[in-house]
Amino acid sequence: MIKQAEDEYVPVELEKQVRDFWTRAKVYAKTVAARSKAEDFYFVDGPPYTTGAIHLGQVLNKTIKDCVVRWHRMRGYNVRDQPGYDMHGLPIEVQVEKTLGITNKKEIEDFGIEKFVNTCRDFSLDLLRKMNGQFAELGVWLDWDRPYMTIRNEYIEAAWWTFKRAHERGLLYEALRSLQWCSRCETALAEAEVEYSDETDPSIYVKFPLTDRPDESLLIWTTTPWTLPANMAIAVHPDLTYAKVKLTRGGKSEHLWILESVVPEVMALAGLTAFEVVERKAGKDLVGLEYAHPLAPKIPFQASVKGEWVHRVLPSGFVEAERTGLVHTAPGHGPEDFDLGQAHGLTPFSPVDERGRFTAEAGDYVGRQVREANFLITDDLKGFHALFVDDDIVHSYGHCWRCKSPVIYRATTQWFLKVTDVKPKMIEEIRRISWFPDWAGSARQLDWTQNLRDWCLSRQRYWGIPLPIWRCSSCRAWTVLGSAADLRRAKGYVEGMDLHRPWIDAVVLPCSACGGEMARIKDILDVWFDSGVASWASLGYPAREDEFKRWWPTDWIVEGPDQTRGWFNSQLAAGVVAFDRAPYQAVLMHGWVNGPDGRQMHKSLGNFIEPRVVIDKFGVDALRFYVLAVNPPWDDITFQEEGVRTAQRSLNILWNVLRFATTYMLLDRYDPARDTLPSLEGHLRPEDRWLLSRLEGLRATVDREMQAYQLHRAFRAVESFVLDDLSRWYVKLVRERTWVESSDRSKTAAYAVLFEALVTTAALLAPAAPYIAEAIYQRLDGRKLSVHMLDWPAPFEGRSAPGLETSMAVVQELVEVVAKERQKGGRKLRWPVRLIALKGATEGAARALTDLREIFVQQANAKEFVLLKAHEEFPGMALVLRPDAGVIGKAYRALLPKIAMVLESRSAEEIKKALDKGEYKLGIDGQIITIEKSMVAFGRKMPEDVAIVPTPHGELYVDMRITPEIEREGYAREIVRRVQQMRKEIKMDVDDFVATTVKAGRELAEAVEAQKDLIARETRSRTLVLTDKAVESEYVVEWNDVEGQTVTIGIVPLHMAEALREFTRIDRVGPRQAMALFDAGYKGVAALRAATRQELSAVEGLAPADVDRILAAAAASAEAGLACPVCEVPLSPGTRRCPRCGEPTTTEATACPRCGSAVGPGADACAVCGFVIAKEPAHGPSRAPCVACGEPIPIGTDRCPSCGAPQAPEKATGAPKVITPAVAVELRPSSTYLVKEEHPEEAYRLFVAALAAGKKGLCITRVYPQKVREKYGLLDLPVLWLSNVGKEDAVRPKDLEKLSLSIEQFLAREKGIVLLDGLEYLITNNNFITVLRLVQSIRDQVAINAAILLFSVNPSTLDGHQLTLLEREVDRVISAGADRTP
RNA sequence: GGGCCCGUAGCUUAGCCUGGUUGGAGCGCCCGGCUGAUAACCGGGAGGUCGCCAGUCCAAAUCUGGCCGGGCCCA
Repeated sequence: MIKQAEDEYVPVELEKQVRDFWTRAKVYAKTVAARSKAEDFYFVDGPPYTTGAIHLGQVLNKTIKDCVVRWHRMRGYNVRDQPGYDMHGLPIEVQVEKTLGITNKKEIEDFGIEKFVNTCRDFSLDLLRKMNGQFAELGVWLDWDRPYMTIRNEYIEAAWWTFKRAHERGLLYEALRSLQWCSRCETALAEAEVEYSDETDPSIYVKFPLTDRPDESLLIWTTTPWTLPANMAIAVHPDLTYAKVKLTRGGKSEHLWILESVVPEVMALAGLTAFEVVERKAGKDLVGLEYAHPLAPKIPFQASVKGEWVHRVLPSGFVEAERTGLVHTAPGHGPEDFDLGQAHGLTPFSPVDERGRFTAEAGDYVGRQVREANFLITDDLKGFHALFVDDDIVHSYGHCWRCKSPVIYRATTQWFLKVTDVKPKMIEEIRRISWFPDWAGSARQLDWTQNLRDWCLSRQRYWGIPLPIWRCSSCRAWTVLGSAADLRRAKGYVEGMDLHRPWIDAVVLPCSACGGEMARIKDILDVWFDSGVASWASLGYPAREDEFKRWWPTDWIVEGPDQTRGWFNSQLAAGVVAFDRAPYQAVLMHGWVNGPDGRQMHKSLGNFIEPRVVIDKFGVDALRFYVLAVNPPWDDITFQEEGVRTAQRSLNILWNVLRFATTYMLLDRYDPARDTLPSLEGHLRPEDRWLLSRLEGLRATVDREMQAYQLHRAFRAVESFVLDDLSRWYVKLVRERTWVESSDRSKTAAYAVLFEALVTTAALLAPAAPYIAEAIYQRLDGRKLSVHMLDWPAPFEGRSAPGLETSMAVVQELVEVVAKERQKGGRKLRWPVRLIALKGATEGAARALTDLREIFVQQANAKEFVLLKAHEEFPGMALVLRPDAGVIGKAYRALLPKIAMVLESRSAEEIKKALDKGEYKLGIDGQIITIEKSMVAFGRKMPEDVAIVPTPHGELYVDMRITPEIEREGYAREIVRRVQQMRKEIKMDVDDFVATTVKAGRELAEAVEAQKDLIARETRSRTLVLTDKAVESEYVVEWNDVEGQTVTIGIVPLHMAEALREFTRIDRVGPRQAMALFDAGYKGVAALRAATRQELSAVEGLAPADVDRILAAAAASAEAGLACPVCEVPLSPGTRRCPRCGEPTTTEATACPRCGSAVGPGADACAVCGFVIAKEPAHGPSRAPCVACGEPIPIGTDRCPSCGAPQAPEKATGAPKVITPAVAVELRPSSTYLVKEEHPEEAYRLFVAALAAGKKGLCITRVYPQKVREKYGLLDLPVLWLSNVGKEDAVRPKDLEKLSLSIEQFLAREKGIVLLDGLEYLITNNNFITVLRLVQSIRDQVAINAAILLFSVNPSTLDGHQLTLLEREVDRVISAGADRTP
């Protein structure tokens, strides 16, 4: 069932309409249900963290997900599409803390953990709701009503179960380790939670004096002076060579030990030139040397600590040959230091508390924040003469992933997962899985995994999955629980209780070892563990085994590159721990969406783009299409708004094709169910077969690319099919066919092809741009409830025609060559060329031009085309005549020069024709001269207007000489074009008729006379009158640009279309009968109802049988058809439930004012005729609804072009009232004035007067601003200067947007008066329509803001037609001179 | 320092795997055309050291090595 496509693609409105339809008809649920019996496909949404607002990266993420999920559905899979949210963890806690004004854990405990956790839950749920809405708006079809949430008990139990699995496999242990710690969040952090960014830190070189050797010191380097209080040893590489450097400063000398290779570098840093290497030793020979801790006087611990290796030089293979080659070792503040310390029995001294402050063990530094203490320590070192170099360094330093505080290393006791044990299996799994692109796995994920250490799972926080470990308070035995069921016998457990802290903390287990009481240890799980279990936790495993068996493992996941260390990793580890395999089969890794400058988007960088803003401008489809097509999915996108605009433009072209198709299909009542392609097989023309072949290729391409997740290639292919094949070629080729009046199988075949192409395109586009795809499908087919329920277009080899495609490509290339030659030769396409020839064509080209000759001739607009053999002459060669001086001279003597001149100036063809019959006569000096055959010779030469172009297909001749016939046709087409434009300007229906009057000069008039039929047919003129008097018509335009001549055209719309359409809807009433009825005075079916049989029988050309049918149909039409209020499909009367969407129908329907069909409540447009039923006029104030039929018509039209009703004077602003300035003009607020004057004097006078009366003014002019200010004594006057000079206050004539914006800002702010002097200049430099549009928009702003606008225009610089259009847009026209009136 | 990705016109990019006519598009710019899908659209033109340097080869944007620049991740 074809429906008219709206005449403009307005994405935001269209998408709303589609979204409403999806909601009303419950399309998503039905689409899912339709595949419920199909093969399962398990997709898991990588849970985004609940932050509340989505960014463009998530737009890309969810778009890819949605695209692939929709595609799989169309391919016939039952896709599990549950979205999920990561809701635990620090991000929420940090946000809640900020909201509550809390800064540390003590304050949380004071506030109450219960209240705190409850707030976290509310927070995360609220954010989830917000994000759900935003994702849904992107057209993402996931199961938004049932997302998995990491905070549910079921989910927590799945995590517990997994944790217990780890325990059972012996992969869990508790240990003291030096770990990254956030002192703001007061918790340990895992590797994946540390973000690196640049930080400025001290870079100091410190001397550690050797105890047994006076004047000798070890020199170390550090960027963390605060770790020096915990220094326990110094490491050297045993195999590197160290040097003792002797320095002399201020008369004193000392010795420093450093790596030999860095001596010059380090000495330079200290600014020393006087130094000398006095001794060299291998690192291993330094081992065991003892030093005195330089800060020992400040730190009692350091003064008293004892041990075999304390304050001694240690060997370590990890020491690198850089800086000083001696490494300060603090086992309490670094993982490598810790390991080294363990090996040598050093205490991991870590005198820093949870909040990053020195403890009492740090002696004098107690209570200081460690990073703040850096300066103090440096100063102290200086005081002890231990500071060698004091410098700064900018380096990348770890920060807490959420609160961004710099992390520190602290030695604490934590729970670990022994990843190192399962690492080989993880690597094996990475190799087994399919990665897109391949390197995401084979290189990136592998690299990450190879470098993994054991995973610290415990966190000292509140909002997360509690660690299911209970420990006995007396015997220290501990146990791990795998489910809530294990708690049944515990004290304080209540069935169904919330498993979060603090409630779970109160649950106490009896100790099976000693009978004491076991309490849960207070830690919670790292949130990455939450995400790791998603693939089975979201299935409800282990509680629901059947679901797990049915779906697991995941078929496909997609996330960004950050998930290499995040979700890809956590799932892999958890999966291997729990099931000895990765939980996913295939992974697509997508890229980042960066800002327009190529850098990551940051609010602080000013390159942040809100998805909302882009969507409001271009719509969801354009944004989705852009992110999918601009790059391969795995490349980073440099986001360019321009790209989205271009995507929208492409979709708009697709929409235009749809509009073209539906317009004519509706006029011809094309029924796709009846007129199918197979039934029209015999009527297909070459171009039809060509398009079907291209379509076939497209299907294959899209399918192939989608399979490889080359989404960009898939959708680029769709785009180029739409633009190049469908719009730029096929539509051009079939235009003439669709314009055929009568019913014609070939025309119907074109419709069937268009239908096939558009429906297929909609299906192929559906995964990427779901809204427009749906809209297209609904307007064309709609046999299924939704385009998303269609099966993925299957390849249909039978339609492939490679030979034809090759031939068509030849034709396209040659048409292009001809067009190029036309351009060079200054021949418009509208003017036919006389002859085109292809000489020495290749075999392929000859075949192409034989098979597709008509297409070539038509598209090249040639009168004739010939193929020439390589040796054949171009037939358009001009005949040239050479007078034979000898023969002529003999006969006419002295007259010879004159005769020769005359002969050469005349047409050689004419002379030859005459001579062939006998002789040719001419008169010279009163004598009749007879020319005989013997007096002249004829030759041939290439005429000037013939272009010769070598092409790969042969030599192409384009004969652009103008013959009288071509001239007549060219002129006729010029007239046709202008009538068409006029019809359009007054918004006539395409199928309506006009009465046309033309006044033209002799030459043009002759052409019109000769081509009268053509003109009348093309313009649907029932009458075409040539006149030499003034043209009086409803709409008259004087055109003075017709090849330098002037033509006046008048048209009168006959307003027949509506009635003819209604009449021909009656069975067996054709255009002829319909016309007869109209001529007899019946203007619609309503009028027929009132007619008697007798009256109708009197209508000429109607048979009695016709009369019967007409009467019956008129009577039946009173009962308008019903449409389903939900999915808008037409219903037969009495239907209680819609057969298409299955929703109950309601009776509350209104009748469409145009076609009378029922329109459901809430529907914006009539389902049958497409008539827009909007509360406000759908278009800007340049159009207003007709008083009778409601059709939006141009303001100023005095009769409605649709229904013909005259418009009431107050409605129709009509012809603007013309005021002559003899009387004082009073400028009214909210009004726009056009001042017609030779020089802009009156306009300035009015403007200045308004300023004098207290109005604020803005002057826009071509005149140099200072001149204007001086002339009128308005030195403060704001002036916008229209100029090509690039100055700040100058507006370039092409910067209309900038100009418009400036004016709008002024109007909104000041509500004053604007003078625009220089419209002509804007028009010269722009497309007129663009300027007109600007005028309209400013005028509307004026109206809204109660401001005033003056345009000063010199009428003689515009053509009359432009002036008329301008005049229509204003409230009043002020005519300053008596030169012209509209 | 290590791993990976990227570098092609003013901007966004295709082509690179599998070497082979003259390196394609889109946007922007300049010039033209079209006129019942047209406030739309179409064409033409200008614009390229294919990051740089070597190597392999008859032949390199493409393969190899090195370097430079940008990004991500890790140290």
